[in-house]
Amino acid sequence: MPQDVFQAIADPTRREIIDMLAGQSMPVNDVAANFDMSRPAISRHIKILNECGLVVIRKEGRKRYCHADPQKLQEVIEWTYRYRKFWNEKLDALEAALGENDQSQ
Amino acid sequence: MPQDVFQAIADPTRREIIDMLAGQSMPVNDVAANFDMSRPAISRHIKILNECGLVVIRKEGRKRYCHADPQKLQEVIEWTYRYRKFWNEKLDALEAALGENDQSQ
DNA sequence: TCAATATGTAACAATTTAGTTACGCAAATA
DNA sequence: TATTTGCGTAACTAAATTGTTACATATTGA
Repeated sequence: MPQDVFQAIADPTRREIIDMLAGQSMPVNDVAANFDMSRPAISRHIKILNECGLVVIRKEGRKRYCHADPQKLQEVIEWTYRYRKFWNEKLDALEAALGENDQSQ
Repeated sequence: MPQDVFQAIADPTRREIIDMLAGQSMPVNDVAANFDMSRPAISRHIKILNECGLVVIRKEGRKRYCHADPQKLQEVIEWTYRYRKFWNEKLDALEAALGENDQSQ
C-alpha cells in the first residue's frame, strides 16, 4: 500500500517528524523522545512516511536511522503550484525576476 | 471548528472540487453532478472546504455559488517551501534568477 | 551467556471520516 | 397556491485513523 502523500502530511505529528528529519538523521527512538506520545505511535507514523517515500531509513545495527526525503513533496508542490498567483509577494517577486531574466530557457 | 487546511486537501475528492472551482463559480448541485457520489456527500465536502476558507460561497436565490479561494493554500505552500531545494529545475531557475536580480530588498 | 537496548507488530479501543438514504425548508415557477 | 428545485442536515453505517499496552525479536555489551 503506497501511502498517499497528501494523506501522509495531513497529520500534524507527521509534519513535525518531517521537519525534524529534514536536516538530520535520527534513530526511531530519538524521534519518539521528542514527542509526548508513545514510541509505537511514532514508529507507525514513521512507517507511513516511509511507505510514501517521505522518509528513508538506513539500518545500522539495531538502530534505524531515519531522514526526510522531501523529493516526494513534489506532488504537493505541483498541485499547489497551480495557485501560485495567490502566493505571497516574495514569490511574486521571484516570478517577476524570472520574467526579466529568462535567458536559460 | 475551523478545519485544518492540510486535512482538507488530504481527500482526493476535495482536491478535485478545488480544481473544478478554481476558475469558475458553480452551484453545489453542478459540482455534485461531476462526481459519482451523492449530492449530500459533495455538500459536506464543500462545507469542509468552506470552513477552512478554501472555498467561498455566494448565495443567490436558492443557489449557492461556490468558488475556490487558493489564498488559504498559503499555509501548505509555506510549509513545502522549506524544501524548495528539492523542487524541479524550473523553480531552481526562479531562485537563481532572483539571486542575480535582487535589488528590491 | 544474560541483560539491556532498539524496534516492529499484534490486539484493542476511541474517534473520525466518508458515504448513504430520508427528510425539511426556502426560493422559484407553473 | 401547488409543485419543483436547490440545498442543508439528521441518522445511520462501515471503514479508517490514531493512540495505548503487551509482547516478540534482533543486536549490543557486560
